[in-house]
Amino acid sequence: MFRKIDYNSLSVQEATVLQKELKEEVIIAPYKGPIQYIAGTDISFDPFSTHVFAGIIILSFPDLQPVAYSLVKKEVHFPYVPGYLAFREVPALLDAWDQLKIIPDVTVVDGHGIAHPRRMGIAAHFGVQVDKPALGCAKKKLYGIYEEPTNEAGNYTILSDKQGAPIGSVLRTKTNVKPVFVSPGHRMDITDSRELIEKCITKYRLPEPTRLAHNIVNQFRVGTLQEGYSEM
DNA sequence: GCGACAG
DNA sequence: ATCTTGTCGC
Repeated sequence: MFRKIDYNSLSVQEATVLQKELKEEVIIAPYKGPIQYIAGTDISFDPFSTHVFAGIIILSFPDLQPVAYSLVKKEVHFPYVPGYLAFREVPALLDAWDQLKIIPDVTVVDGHGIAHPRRMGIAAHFGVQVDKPALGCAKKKLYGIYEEPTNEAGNYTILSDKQGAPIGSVLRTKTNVKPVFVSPGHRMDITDSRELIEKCITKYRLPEPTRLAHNIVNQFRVGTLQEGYSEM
């Protein structure tokens, strides 16, 4: 196993070294076993504030009904640098994870998994830290080459790295709506991650875990929901 | 040098 | 990411 990371006062250079070390812990292989609970994570913050609001919501699967959530407010100093999102958001997500009484079988993280310059996007980083299956679902591309999938819901193309190796999928979740970028983070593969996201789409562009996580985190930020763990 | 650049 | 009205298109 790797050592526990001290996320305080890390430089971008040191973060790069950590990503290369953590990369060795990532497991990309077919997912095994049933799924009873699927989680969604999200972060909300004020661009001019120094803290972030993190949340994890747990949904039953495959019916996608919310059953519990965990909310945490945390001070953050690491700056937002494309490619290093995990160092800003994972610390707070790990605190939220520690409050959970129900451990999800899979977690959908807002951002990319291995579709990253060093194959260590936030979903891979988070997945390795909790050592549970995780995948990333992002609204924009960070890294990779792809062709636009056709306009019909359900169509997708493969996102590849500069050498042509597949690193994720560009999935059209709704007809005539911008696609989302899906990639495995840990303990699952490219096909698993795409198929799982497809099963989490109802009437919106974003999968329910991500959409609902975004909702509770925003309610937390404006004061409608309180910090801590709660079942629904 | 120029363009790209998760949240 | 967040702050916001109207507007275009299916």
